[in-house]
Amino acid sequence: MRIITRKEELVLLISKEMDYSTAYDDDTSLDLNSMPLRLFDDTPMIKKEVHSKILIDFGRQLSPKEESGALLEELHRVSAENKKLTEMLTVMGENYNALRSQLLEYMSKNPEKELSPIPKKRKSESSNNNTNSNNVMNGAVNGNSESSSSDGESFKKPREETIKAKVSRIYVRTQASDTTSLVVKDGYQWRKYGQKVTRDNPCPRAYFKCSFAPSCPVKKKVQRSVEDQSILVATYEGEHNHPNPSQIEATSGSNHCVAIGSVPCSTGPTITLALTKSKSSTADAKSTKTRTETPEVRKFLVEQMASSLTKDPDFTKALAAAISGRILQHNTY
DNA sequence: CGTGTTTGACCAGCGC
DNA sequence: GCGCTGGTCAAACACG
Repeated sequence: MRIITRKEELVLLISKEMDYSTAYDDDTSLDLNSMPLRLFDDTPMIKKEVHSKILIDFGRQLSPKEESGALLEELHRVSAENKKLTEMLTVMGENYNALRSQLLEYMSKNPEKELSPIPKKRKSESSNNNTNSNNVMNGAVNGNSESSSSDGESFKKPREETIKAKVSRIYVRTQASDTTSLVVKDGYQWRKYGQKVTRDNPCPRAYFKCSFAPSCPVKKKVQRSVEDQSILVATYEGEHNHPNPSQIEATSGSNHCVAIGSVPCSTGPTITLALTKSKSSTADAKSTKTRTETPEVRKFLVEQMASSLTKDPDFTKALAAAISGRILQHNTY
């Protein structure tokens, strides 16, 4: 039995990490579109830990035996964690599938019912309600769900705008205690221009216009659900003629379309974040001006980019070539 | 003082 | 035509 060299250990560790990445992506087939709550805190930490371990170990001189022992231990630990996480993700995936099938079953049984009943008196609205029934609760934004189903709208000039205006509805769960705020933080800037108590719902409905661009025609209505007042129902009308303000800052260079609960995001998958979480739900309307780009969002974006890189075969090859080059170079000394 | 929110008044569509 | 309802306007107000 020969002693594994320091560099070989490093290659093993890195390849193990690659395995981890692919296991993370392949074994679970989790759809980002439908899994709004990413685990920000769990998985990246382990990667970080491994990286830091490598860096720290490089910093000091160890005897070969000591080194290989420590690295083997590390290797075992990482593979154990890898296994554990894979199992967790499998379980989560199963739970998710179960929930989704339950939801679909419910929707098929109650095609007429909605979480938040829409007044059926108005012709233009009532005829379109059913197309919204596949919207998902709890902030799982169906960003451009209605884009194909010429969802009508009860604007003043019915027919022309009925075809043009895109309407999408999202459901956002807020803190149960916070039943007064009608703020849905989606990264855009909104100006409230009216509030009205409607007939079917004792909770007032708030009317917002997009104030980021003066010419932006998008309007938003926010009202609490009758059945569950911790759920905000936000209805978006129209399309933004400008990018998401938070998206400009957050995703320059990324080809992932990270729309934080925004309405139309036609170029790719919509990744949805929990819009109101913990204390943030108490933020007033002014807080929508200060971008919803939290450290978690930044971290998530970095993870996405890192994941894209590790999945890129060219990048992997280049990395392998660089490492083997370094090893060969080192061995010639 | 500028900006955003609140709130009562007004308007238009719809059903009877 | 009338009343009800949802949507919008704009003056008043609050806040930094």
